[in-house]
Amino acid sequence: MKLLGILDATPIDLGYRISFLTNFWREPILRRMERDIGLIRPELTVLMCLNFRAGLNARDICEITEQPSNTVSRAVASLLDKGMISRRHDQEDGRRKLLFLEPEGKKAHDAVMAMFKEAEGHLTACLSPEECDVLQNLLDRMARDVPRWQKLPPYKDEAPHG
Amino acid sequence: MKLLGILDATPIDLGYRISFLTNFWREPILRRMERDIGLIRPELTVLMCLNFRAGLNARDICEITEQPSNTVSRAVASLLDKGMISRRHDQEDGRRKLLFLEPEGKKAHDAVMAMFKEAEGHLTACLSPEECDVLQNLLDRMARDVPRWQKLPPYKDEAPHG
DNA sequence: ACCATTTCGCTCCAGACGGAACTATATAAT
DNA sequence: ATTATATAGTTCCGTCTGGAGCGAAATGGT
Repeated sequence: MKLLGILDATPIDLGYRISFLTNFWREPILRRMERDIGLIRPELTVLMCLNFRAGLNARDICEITEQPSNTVSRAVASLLDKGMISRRHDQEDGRRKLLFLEPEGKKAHDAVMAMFKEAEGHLTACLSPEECDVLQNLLDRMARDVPRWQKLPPYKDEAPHG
Repeated sequence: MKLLGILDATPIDLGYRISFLTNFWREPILRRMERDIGLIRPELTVLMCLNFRAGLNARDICEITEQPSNTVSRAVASLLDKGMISRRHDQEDGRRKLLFLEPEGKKAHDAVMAMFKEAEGHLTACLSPEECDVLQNLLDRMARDVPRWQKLPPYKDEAPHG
C-alpha cells in the first residue's frame, strides 16, 4: 500500500498532488546532494541566488527566498569556508557584504542542477511535449499569482481595518 | 526582487515551478498548524493515514509515507499523549500495535484540511474550471508514475547486474 | 525444542532549522 | 554634535529530524 491510495481520497485535489510530486521529486535529490556533495538545502539556495545574480548580499537572499536570516547567515558562512563563494564589503554601506559565486561553487551548483534535470526527465516522461507546454503555462501562471494571496487568510490573519 | 525572477532563468522549468508552489502553498500552512493547533508535520501525516484507513500500524504508515520509523514512532507517541489517536495490540501478531483515529484527532485533522482547502482556493483562483481539470489530469498521471522512476538514477544508483 | 533471522517499535545521538536577542553600522531628528 | 531609530549580519537556544542501533516478538530451519 502506498501514499498513492490517498490521492483518490483527499479533498485537496490539486494541492495534494503538487505537494506529493515535490516530496518524491525534490526531497530525495536534496538528501543525495547532502550525502554526495556535502551541501545542505540553504547552501544550494544561496548558490542558486548567486548564480542568478552576482553581488547580492545576505539580506537580498533572505527576501528572495523568504528564508530567515540566521539560516542564510549559516549557509553563507559554510560556503565561504568551503571556498564556493567569496565576499567583499560594500563601499557604499559598511554593513553590507556582497557575495559572489566562485568556480568551485558554480561547479557544485551545476552538478546539483544536472541531478534535478535528470530527475525532471522522469517526472515528465509520461507527458507529451504538448502536455508539458500546457502544464508549464498553468504552473507558471499559478507561481506568478502567489504574491497576490500570500497576505490573505489562512496565510495571514485579516488585516486590521483602515 | 523575489524568487519569481529565477523562474525565468532556471533550466528546471516544471520541477522548479512545482517545488516553488509547494514552498509557498504548503509550508506556511504547516507552520501555522504548528503554532495554532500544536501539530507538527509527521503528526498530521499520521492523522491523514488513519483518516484514510483505520487500524494501520506504525510500519504501514512508514511504508505509505516513506518516512523513517523513528519519525513515525515519535508522532504516534505524541498523538497518543494528546488523545488524538488510540492503540491496541494486534491479536495475530504481538509486535504490531494497531492505530485508530479518535474524535479529537479527527477534529484536528479536519481543521487542518480546511486550511489547506482554503489555501487551494487561492492557488487555483487564476485558472478556469476547465484549466483546473486539465491540470489535475496531468498532475494525477505524473503522481501515479512516480513509482516507475523511484528506483532509477539519480534517485538510486544503477542496480547491480543480474 | 533450539537457534538464527526477520520484523516491529523505540531510543540515542548528531545535525539542521527557526525565533529571538545581540552587535555593528547607517540614517534621521533635533 | 548627539541621540534615537532602522538595518545587516551573527549567535544563542530550543525543537525537529533522520541514521544507526537497540530490545521484544515472530518466523523459519534443523
